[in-house]
Amino acid sequence: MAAGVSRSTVSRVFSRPESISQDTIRRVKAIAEQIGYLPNHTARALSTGRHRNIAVIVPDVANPFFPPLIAATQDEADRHDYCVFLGNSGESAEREEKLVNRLGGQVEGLILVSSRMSDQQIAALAERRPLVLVNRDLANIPRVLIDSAKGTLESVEHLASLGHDSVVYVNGPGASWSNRQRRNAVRRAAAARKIKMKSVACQTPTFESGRQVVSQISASGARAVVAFDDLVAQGILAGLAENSIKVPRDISVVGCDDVLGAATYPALTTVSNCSEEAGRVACKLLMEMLETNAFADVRYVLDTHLVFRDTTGPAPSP
Amino acid sequence: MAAGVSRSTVSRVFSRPESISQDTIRRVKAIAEQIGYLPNHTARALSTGRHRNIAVIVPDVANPFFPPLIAATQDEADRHDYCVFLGNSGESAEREEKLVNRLGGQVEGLILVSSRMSDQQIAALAERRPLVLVNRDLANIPRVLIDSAKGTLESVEHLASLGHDSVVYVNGPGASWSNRQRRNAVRRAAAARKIKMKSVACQTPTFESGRQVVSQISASGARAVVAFDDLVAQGILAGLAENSIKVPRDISVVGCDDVLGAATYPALTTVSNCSEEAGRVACKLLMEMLETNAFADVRYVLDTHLVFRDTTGPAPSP
DNA sequence: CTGTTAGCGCATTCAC
DNA sequence: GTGAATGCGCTAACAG
Repeated sequence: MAAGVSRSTVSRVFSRPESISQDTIRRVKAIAEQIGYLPNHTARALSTGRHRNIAVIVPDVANPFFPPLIAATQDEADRHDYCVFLGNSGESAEREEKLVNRLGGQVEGLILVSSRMSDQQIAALAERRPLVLVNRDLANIPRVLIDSAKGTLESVEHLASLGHDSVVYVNGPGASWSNRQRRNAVRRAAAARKIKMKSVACQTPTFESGRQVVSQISASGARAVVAFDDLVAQGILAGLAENSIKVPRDISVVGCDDVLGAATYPALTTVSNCSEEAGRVACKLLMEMLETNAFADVRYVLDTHLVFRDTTGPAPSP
Repeated sequence: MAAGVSRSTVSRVFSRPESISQDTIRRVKAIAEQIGYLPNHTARALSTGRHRNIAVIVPDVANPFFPPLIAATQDEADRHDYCVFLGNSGESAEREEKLVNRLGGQVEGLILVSSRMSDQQIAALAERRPLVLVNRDLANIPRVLIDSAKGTLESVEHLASLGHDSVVYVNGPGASWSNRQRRNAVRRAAAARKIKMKSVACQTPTFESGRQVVSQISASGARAVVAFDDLVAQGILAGLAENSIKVPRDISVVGCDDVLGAATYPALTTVSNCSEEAGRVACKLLMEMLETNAFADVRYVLDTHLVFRDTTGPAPSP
């Protein structure tokens, strides 16, 4: 062409330079630079079937649990020269499926974080293309799990050792694996320590939901509450403050995910998170799958622990 | 083909159904469903040159200012059946440019949020493809600006009215338009109220940077500080607390962006933000550009105001 | 090492 | 309204 070479040579210069003489490479690259030639990504993808794109789908970008995870997958993908689509399902399985379909055609693999889709939907998806799950435990699909059970267990034991004889668990989304895991952990720990456990619902894991659930908590007469996550816990703290209920004097509160740092008042006792590491590991797994074409059944578990701060205290005398 | 029709007919059914008889449409769609046929996005993009993808590039996904903005652009893009790539530049102009290049080939437009690239780089980019800027004021390029100047002005006036006669501004990133805007606002307001103004540097807008800048603040003898953003302010609060300096008794602190709500202690006085609206507007502008092929020179300004909370108080007597 | 040929899956002329 | 032919820009298999 312009450089006195054929298309294929140009193509090879940009895709498999090792099979081309140094001299031609230089010549072609020089001309390319000069006329501003850039390989067309779309045409290449059509021809090879490889896009070097992945998609990360989360329930709510604005939930502080996810951004570090997203940033970590981004970094990791970048390192492998992959681009990443972001999908925000808004906690809806329906929107999540729509996103997966829309995105499916232009990605080589997907990372589903805290997916709200059904096991069947996910399994079907995994048949079609490389898939890594975060915080969703499905056999035969590579998954990264943040084991908040351990930290949650510790929090109940901590409360028990402070003299509490009952605890309320404030649920997160019903379809959430993390929520089931945490609720079960509370249940088990409560049973082991022979303390009572109640559980109240709370639609979406937000500050506002937490604030609104306070009336139910007060009504239950509970003196210790374990919240689905920090956002809910923060809302609960606010609601409690509005009702002049002092924490931890009148009631103890534990969150989960440690996304707020020590920024609440009182500083929230919570369960550590490792969303960043989860994102990195998930992306690494996916990259490996794409490079080796192997579909290993990995189940990668990340541990958590209780972070002591100032919202838990001795059970008030009755 | 399978439905007893040609490729072209199938193609038309999915792209320009108005030129096809109702009957064939039904037949083709039925068969398509049955054999799980889906138009290949890549081939279509190659043929038409349209991807229905956009890219949003931010300096730091994990900075709580951006997620609501990202979510809003997502929503808006979704509504128009566009997919969105997310780019995380890590506050680096170099990485940002790399992302733009990598992404450039598969998107129809870009949204650059708080871009760290030079005016020249951005202008060159805007020549090549539809581009919308957020928090960057470049003539002839559609842009959405959050006018934190107004709120920042109010915060200095608020401090002055509390009797403060000097203020320290803690800078954000040097390349940041928002930082220049805020610093200038502080300077102007300080001059107008005839109070002294100093300014200290702070590499990246993070909690840690804020904590570390406290020694400089103390050394300056200041009794009022306006921080680049809430994260920095939060770090400052932490650093102050470590040094047993009471807020607002000994020193007043104002943040910017209101990303922490009332979650700090004491609750942070700050400047309201509208990142969500900014994201939505930016995406709408971009969608309009893509649909009409017109490159209007819009300069959309969103206003801010001071949010009074508990970190500002009367100037201590000397 | 490099040129030639064919085809990725679709949209788009142009006929019918 | 519908079918046949051509090209989007690139990679892959096959020659030389």
